[in-house]
Amino acid sequence: MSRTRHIIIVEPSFIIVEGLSAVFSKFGLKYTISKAATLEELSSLLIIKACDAIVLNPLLLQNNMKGVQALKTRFEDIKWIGLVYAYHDPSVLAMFDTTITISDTPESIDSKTDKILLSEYSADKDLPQDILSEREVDVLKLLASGLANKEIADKLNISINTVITHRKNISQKTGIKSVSGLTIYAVVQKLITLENISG
Amino acid sequence: MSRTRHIIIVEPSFIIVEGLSAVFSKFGLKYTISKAATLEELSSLLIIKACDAIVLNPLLLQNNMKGVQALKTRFEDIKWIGLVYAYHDPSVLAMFDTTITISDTPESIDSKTDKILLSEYSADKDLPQDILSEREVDVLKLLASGLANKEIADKLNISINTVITHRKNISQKTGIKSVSGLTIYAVVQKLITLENISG
DNA sequence: TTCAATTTCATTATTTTTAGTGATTTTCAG
DNA sequence: CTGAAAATCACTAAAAATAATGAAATTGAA
Repeated sequence: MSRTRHIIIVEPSFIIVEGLSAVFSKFGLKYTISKAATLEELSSLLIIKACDAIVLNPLLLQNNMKGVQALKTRFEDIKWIGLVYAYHDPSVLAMFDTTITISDTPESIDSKTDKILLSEYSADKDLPQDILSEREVDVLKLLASGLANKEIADKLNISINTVITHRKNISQKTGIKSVSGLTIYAVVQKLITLENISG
Repeated sequence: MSRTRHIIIVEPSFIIVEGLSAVFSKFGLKYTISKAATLEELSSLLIIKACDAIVLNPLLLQNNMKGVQALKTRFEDIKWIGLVYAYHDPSVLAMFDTTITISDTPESIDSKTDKILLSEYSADKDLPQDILSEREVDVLKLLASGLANKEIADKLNISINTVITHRKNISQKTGIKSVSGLTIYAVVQKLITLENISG
């Protein structure tokens, strides 16, 4: 088990900061996050607390390449991750150890971060064996989304009989017969997103 | 004190979704959020739950302008908010009631959202705010736990007709008709925990 | 006490779902 | 190529759920 990594996110957009923060939070104690909106704030943060990596919007480099170079020299162990959501000159991106984009999945962000932090790559790839076939998952998703058999059939362009057959197989494989049970199953298996109400 | 507004965020980027979600969460009970990554998911969500506004990345419109127009017609009271972080053709942006960008502050996002939600009559329809009665909650809990109407009736020592009546009222109050939608509602409202579900 | 909401139950007609049994076509790894 | 799994569709009978109305008894706050 590797230690917790401390990461500083430097990005002016509140949305991006919170979103990226949420991404790292998904991985439990693996990461702790600090936030900064400007390079000045970053400098202040670095004085009071060490960190393993800095996620930085390259836009912030525009007028202060020198200052950043100084920081890089001073904290040579810190990894720099570019956070791109627009075009950036390759020469600018070259200064980063890796880049992540806003379209990256949490897993890909975690994996990229892992890689540059040289931490041991999680070997346990015991991915949950998908009991259900692809088509069965299609049906289950729509079912858990509130559609009736007929609607599912229309959406998937198959006959209602086929939908019923799939549902029979789904129930048999999962051992769950009720719609509510299957809905929860879909949520737990992350087949559908149930993210409501902050709590 | 106005009622809670339900907003659906439709955006493929996990980061953006989480970030924007965090923005709305800042305002406590003012907003509740659902998330969708694609237009398909949006359609499914709209079936099981009403909403006040949809925040949508215009990029998702590229290949499905028609589908969105259909949704707009079908749910004419829903406000559409463009979520822009790149250039978009003005003709595309024209279909939105307002737009927000990732550089907006939480306050500005709240203010923009407020503005369009208050525009025109926001004649309270029978959206989610009606609270369920005690007995209705009893029924909902058992329903979301996988029991059929008959089983619920037995468990509560009432006739199946009464259960059906309760369910009609529940659906009317929540605006949710499908069992899966009600199940998710029950989970979100913390009426049941995931362990309660049986087959 | 009064009135509204809640809880209870019923009937009828329709629609949807489930159960059981088969069967044909596709797909894909060995 | 072959066989197994997957995906497709059909038919029937029974069970369950929904829709539309109506209404009596209970409860609780004004």
